[in-house]
Amino acid sequence: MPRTPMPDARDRILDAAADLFDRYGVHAVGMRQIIDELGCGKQLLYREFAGKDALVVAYLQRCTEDWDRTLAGALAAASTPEEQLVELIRAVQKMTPGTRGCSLRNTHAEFPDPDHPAHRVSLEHFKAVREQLRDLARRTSAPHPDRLGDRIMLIIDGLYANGAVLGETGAAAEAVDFARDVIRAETVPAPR
Amino acid sequence: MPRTPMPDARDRILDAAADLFDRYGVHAVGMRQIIDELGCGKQLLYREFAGKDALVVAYLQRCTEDWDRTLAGALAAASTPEEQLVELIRAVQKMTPGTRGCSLRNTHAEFPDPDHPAHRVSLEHFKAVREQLRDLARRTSAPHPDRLGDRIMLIIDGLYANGAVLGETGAAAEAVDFARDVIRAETVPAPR
DNA sequence: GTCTATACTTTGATAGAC
DNA sequence: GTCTATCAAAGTATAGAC
Repeated sequence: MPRTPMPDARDRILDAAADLFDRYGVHAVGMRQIIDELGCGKQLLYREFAGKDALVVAYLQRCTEDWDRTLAGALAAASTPEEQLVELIRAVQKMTPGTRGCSLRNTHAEFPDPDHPAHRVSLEHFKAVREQLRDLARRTSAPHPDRLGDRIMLIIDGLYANGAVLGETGAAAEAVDFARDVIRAETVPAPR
Repeated sequence: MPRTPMPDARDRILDAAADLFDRYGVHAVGMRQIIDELGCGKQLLYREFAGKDALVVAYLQRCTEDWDRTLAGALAAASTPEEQLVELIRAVQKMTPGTRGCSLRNTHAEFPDPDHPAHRVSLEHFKAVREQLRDLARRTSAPHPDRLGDRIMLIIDGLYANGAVLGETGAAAEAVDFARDVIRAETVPAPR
């Protein structure tokens, strides 16, 4: 084994950890497993992360960044806020099948203790998402944008759960049409 | 004092196990913990259940029975299928805050191996729920009942997830109104 | 000095024996 | 119920390769 200088050790560790956490859950994955997957030494991991809790928190932060990228992608994929909401649903729908659902939601459920940092980080994420969706809904012509934002959030939460369990042939199949109908019903048609 | 045969031993064990599994998750709870909670001997547990897997399967079956009772309660609480769907949403909404979400969904995520009995039992449950909701939707005047059933399922899945994380002040707050609007939009108004 | 690899400690898991 | 066997977890320490 040649000695590899690794400036990106942290990222490589997080790559391996995230993959295993996503597939099996945090509690089901041991540090040993992550190290074996990496092919690196134990010391390196414990030098980058104080312990498993720190690793989990970093994993969750990475997940929130992934979400922010998904949101940004949806914003870039359409020009009107109505279509941007639809694009967001489409993006979530595309990535749920074959997964265990939302990583943040699953990890939140794995750490029910409200004092645990993993619980707090994921909770803050979901509060932030709710605000993001309400903000986006406020840019539509909806007379009750908060209501629209909340309804979209409910669809997204349902999409993660349903798509993971039942796959692309489940109830999640037509979530995009569902969201479109909801947005149409909640917004004022543009004058022409 | 004659030793009572305790015919309800199985139920008492399941009571204790279900409470702990619901609060902390299956992987996070040890057999020892369940035994301590029961205050009874270990051999009793292992006489009723072959091992933890068997206990988890029984727990999931109990959860599906709980769901069937919830559904039956909703059917009994209203006279039209449209209102019965709304009652179902209301029932789910009432029980999600303060929990870790849907027990079946959470346990499903804890056992990603498709060959594991816990995975199979929960998967069958969700397939059955989809059919139950479609069946109920077929009794409404909806021209596309399968679509209505699937949309209701998406709302229910979202409700479990969102209500557990954000509580009764989250996006789940007005799920009942949401469902009512969806049902109204999907059904043909009754002639009068 | 930086990395890998292994040995070790403590703790807690399932499960069986008595 | 207690006691024990077996195993794996988190984390620490250390030995050795470059």
